[in-house]
Amino acid sequence: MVMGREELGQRSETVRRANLSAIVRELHLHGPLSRSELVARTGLTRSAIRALIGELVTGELVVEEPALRLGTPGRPSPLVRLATESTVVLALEISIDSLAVAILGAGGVVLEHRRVDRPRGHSTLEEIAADLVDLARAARARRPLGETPIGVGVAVAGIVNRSDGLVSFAPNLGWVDVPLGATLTAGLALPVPVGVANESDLGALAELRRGAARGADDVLYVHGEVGVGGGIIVDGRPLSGIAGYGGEIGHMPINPQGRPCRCGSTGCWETEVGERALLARAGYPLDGGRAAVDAVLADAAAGVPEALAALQSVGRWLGLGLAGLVNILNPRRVILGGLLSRIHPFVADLVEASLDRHALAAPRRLVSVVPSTLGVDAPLLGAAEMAFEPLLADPAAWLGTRGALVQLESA
Amino acid sequence: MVMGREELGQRSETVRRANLSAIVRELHLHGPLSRSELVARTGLTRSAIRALIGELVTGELVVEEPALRLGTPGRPSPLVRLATESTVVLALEISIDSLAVAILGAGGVVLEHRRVDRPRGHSTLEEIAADLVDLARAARARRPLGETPIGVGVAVAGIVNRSDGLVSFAPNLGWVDVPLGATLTAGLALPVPVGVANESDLGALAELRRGAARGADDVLYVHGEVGVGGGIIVDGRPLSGIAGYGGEIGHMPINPQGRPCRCGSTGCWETEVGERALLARAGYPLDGGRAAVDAVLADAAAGVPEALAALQSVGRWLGLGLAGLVNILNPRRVILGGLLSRIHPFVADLVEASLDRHALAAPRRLVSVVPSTLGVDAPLLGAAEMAFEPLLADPAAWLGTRGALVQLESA
DNA sequence: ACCGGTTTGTGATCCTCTCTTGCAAATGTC
DNA sequence: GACATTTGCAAGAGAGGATCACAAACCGGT
Repeated sequence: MVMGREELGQRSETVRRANLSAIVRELHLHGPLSRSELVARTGLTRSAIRALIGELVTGELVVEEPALRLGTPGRPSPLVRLATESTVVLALEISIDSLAVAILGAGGVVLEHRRVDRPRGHSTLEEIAADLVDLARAARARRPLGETPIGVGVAVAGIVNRSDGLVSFAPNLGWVDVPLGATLTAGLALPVPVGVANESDLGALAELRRGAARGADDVLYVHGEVGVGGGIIVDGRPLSGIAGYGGEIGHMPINPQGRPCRCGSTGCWETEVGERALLARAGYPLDGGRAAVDAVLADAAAGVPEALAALQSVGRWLGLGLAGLVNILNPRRVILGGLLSRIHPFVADLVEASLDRHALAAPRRLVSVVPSTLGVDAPLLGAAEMAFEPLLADPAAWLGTRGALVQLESA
Repeated sequence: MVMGREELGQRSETVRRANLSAIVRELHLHGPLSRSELVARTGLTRSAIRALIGELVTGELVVEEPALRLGTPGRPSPLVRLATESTVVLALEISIDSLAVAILGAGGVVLEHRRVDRPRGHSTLEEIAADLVDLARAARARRPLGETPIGVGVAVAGIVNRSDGLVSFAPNLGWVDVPLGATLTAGLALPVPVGVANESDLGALAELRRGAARGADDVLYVHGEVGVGGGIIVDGRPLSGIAGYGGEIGHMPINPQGRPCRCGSTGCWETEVGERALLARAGYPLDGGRAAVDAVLADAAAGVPEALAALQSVGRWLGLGLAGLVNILNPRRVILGGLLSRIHPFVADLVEASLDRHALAAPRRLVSVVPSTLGVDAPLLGAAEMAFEPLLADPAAWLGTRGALVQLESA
């Protein structure tokens, strides 16, 4: 994600880039807009918008369509739309239970999507990478010949260094210091950068742009399966930390009397609110996987006391940990994803009560806890958003290259 | 702190403002620079720098001085310096044991400074505000007649809403929902905004700009006295949260079997690493204050077992909590301030060992824990930095007004 | 003391980009 | 069908930085 500190010296060209970026970003986030709506949203003049749109149109990033009839007086304003079909990204996901691939067009339109189950347990980098490359090839085969994505985003259930795509630790896969980014770059053989990031960080990004966190600037996304990860949005920007390792809220110590964690520590949050904690308390085998979780939830819906008690325990620990995070981050919204979104209906009241008790009054009043709206695909969609980011940040850099690509194709 | 999202539409004027801001900010952070150094740092051309400096000089924000002899070949470049003596801010601090006032000139030069002891315990808003107003008046009396600060910053040991300066909760003072900002604005009767923020948040800002966190973009500042507060810097920007309540790390739950906290919750971090925890374990009265803390540290230096054991306990809990925060935030540096900087020599090894055990390997490798270099004055200096921020963000806005002020004075 | 090399300030001119302004085009309403 | 409203369009103005040629100030060596 190219979101570094802006260079100090600004030139007039900077203004043009920033304005192009603003237009493309608005179209990406809000869908097609009329020229006049763009004028209103950006604050630019009609003339400026006209010139900028013109440039984007000749650069084939954007198309203009006849205005739709609105029934309002005045001359109708043509609709500006991103060239969804010709500007695409490739998104990949390595989750605990599945692998997924998607191709999305500008504006966030899903053009291809496939998710395949994966047996739990350890896998080698080579196996996973080969499967992902196959999935990507198959997805691309269903698209027009010669289509090349402008970027690739990969979500992985593990701790990732964003700068080099090295997976430092992924207990679900049994990975330590595995060069996922480099391997996928070689395997995909695409002439574009491959960005790798943590699934929770990307889930947060997706929920921010397309899901339950829309419109909020300060967000905490909590993704729970066996492990618990977090994606933190501060002031509209992802908190990645110094190397992209930020957001590992599953490993904040919360119970010194607790169980050992896969990370080597003891009493981490995920040992109390992760899948294994739920299954253990409900009397199911720890490695029961999704089937066992489904059973617990079904039991709870049917009123089985053990299942309800297990959910209540998870709910209490969930609320306790969220209280701490709310105190630390003062977010507007907390989004529960993965397993946590499924148990949310059962534990919502407990969580709220726990926040009342354990969070400071001031930040507590301002926060709301809601389940994910994107569900299992949140990290995959976030990977796509990450891949779009360079385009959104500086569309001007793409105006030249696309012409070159078109020339190459026609030659 | 005016650091919101930039407006979408950019104009050419924006460029000029940004460039003026870059120059003033560089001068504020790095001290006087030659024109040619400014050219190198900003990437602007000599001509652009010349024009911008010229504008700042006529606006009396900056002065040019003859170049210093460097012994290097080439024409010497005149030194550009902020008009320290004529561009000042007023900084105030309400700490648990003291009140403080300072007047700082642009560039961070301390022109006036006074700290007075304050008896611990509850005080009314009126008492504190009156004392601060008196301190400010006395400090201003020692400055040239007619000098008016361009801003006022207030650091307070409590949870503050930044937008209105309402102190939501300050257990040290016995305050709940106290309108500190409005009262000080009225009491000081200055025609400039009064910004109020949490002392830890401001301590972090000061350490970032002038202290141990210099050069780091991701920082956690932990300020411990009776309470424990935190200031978080993400990507070079303070994490304030939706209303400025962020950073309350003292109230993250860490020990469900722990003691009740002043906030109403139980087992908060500050109940294990705050002053009372240290005193209780060392066998000193809980309300012994600074004298008792001094005694514990003296005992420890002399090898008294109880004191050493107390410090070790605090060190272990400190390391445990820091491990969680390192996992969440992935900072480059952790700065220990207040009481924690004093105990750091005694617990450094324990803290490092605790991080090794409880923090994830990847973020743990990248972080270093160091004591504050600004000491007790960090929050006060941070308040000054906050008051300078509008000037740094948009110096152009001051170029007009200063002329007006000068006219007023000469009339 | 002088001369060349180097670095920097200065001023004129050009280029880029947005804003302003006047006008034409397209729609709805009376 | 006249009128108001909204929008697109085109030309000119204004702002601001980049470029370039030249002068000024310093160093070092002869």
